[in-house]
Amino acid sequence: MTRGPAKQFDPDVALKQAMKVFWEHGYEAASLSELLKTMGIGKKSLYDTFGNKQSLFLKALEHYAQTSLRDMRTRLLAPGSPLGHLKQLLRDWQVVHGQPGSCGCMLGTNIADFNTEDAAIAQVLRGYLQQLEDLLTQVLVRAQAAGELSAEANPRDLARLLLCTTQGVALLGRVMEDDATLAGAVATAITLLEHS
Amino acid sequence: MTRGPAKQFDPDVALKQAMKVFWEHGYEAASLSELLKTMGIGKKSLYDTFGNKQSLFLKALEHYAQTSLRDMRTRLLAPGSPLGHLKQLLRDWQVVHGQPGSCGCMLGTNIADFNTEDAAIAQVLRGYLQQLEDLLTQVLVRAQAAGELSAEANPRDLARLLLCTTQGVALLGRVMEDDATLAGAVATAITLLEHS
DNA sequence: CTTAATCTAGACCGATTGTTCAATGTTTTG
DNA sequence: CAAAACATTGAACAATCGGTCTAGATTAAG
Repeated sequence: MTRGPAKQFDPDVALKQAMKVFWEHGYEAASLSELLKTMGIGKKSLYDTFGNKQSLFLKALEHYAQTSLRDMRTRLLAPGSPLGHLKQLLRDWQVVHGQPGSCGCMLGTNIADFNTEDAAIAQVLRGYLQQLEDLLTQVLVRAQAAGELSAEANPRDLARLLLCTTQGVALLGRVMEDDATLAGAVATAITLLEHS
Repeated sequence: MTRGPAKQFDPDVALKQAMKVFWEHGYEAASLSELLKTMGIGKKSLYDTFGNKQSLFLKALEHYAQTSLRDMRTRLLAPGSPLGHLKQLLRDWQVVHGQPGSCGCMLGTNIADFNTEDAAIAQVLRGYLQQLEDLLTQVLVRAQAAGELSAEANPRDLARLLLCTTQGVALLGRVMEDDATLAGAVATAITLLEHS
């Protein structure tokens, strides 16, 4: 059926490497040369396999978002206390993004590049953020049903606050050198959650 | 003393125009050609007056940060209810960054470009964010002294939460098309403040 | 073995990046 | 007026950008 030699590289591995570069530098600042160096492939291979830079970015973004969302979904919707899962996720989020060399959230990092310029990519980013908001809402609804949250609380709006806060935490983690700011913010958010 | 003709442009006006471009596109994506077009001056004039692109950016960033901080300080430390001022600022912040075409906060927008690459600029960004955190802390201390905040509340950590949340709101405002997410987040933050 | 298909490496493309510089003009001082 | 000191314009710089294409190597099918 197919003739000729097989690829000398694993496209999935190369895509993950590309994701790292886009994650660290953002779309615009991620140059072809650095992508190629990190992915360990030649230019022709990249264009034959992934199209062009933008479609490579979209594939990398999709991989990042779906992996992240799946992991979060698994953790947050696991058996046990919904609020407990959420609190642990927030704590871990702070630890990860408080480390030196943290790259933030790939969604947030790339928002700046695509507000007006490329509507298609903005649409994709928006979709993933929406899924994250929905997931957080779902967990808070469960927590409310379990009596861990007061009946007056608004799960949807609370989720929106958490969405904005976590994005802010990830963003500031890129530039803050000590993690006191992030730690304080997340600790306070958790405390407020416990009293809602 | 000085000989020769005066500048045919106002450096302050040109700087404000440059600030707009950096604000909208971020440092990397702001090209010289667009800067020149928006500023309405020639290349030589830019380099003679502002040095190079990076020092122009630093001047624009300084102008943005000091103007913003001064305005916020004026509003938040005005006579009257500290908590009331803060709540109004949050509401206005949401309205501004929820509008279509919003550029977010210039500090947050440019964080992605300078985490590892240019330590000097990261330092400047960090400094301004710290000043903002300090200002928010100061207001919350006043609110606590005025009995508008419970004695158990931690003004510093509460300010850190607000810092992260507002940065997240400004960031998401760049990509969200309806303002329901931002409005919900800010409304919830205000409600939580009232019960702290 | 021949042949067709697919791979990789790297030269090459025009466009654009940030930056510099020479040429020219303009205004103010002596 | 003459000349020094400023300004402006626009050409040209090397480097890099994303993207294309040719040349040669390698492999599988017939």
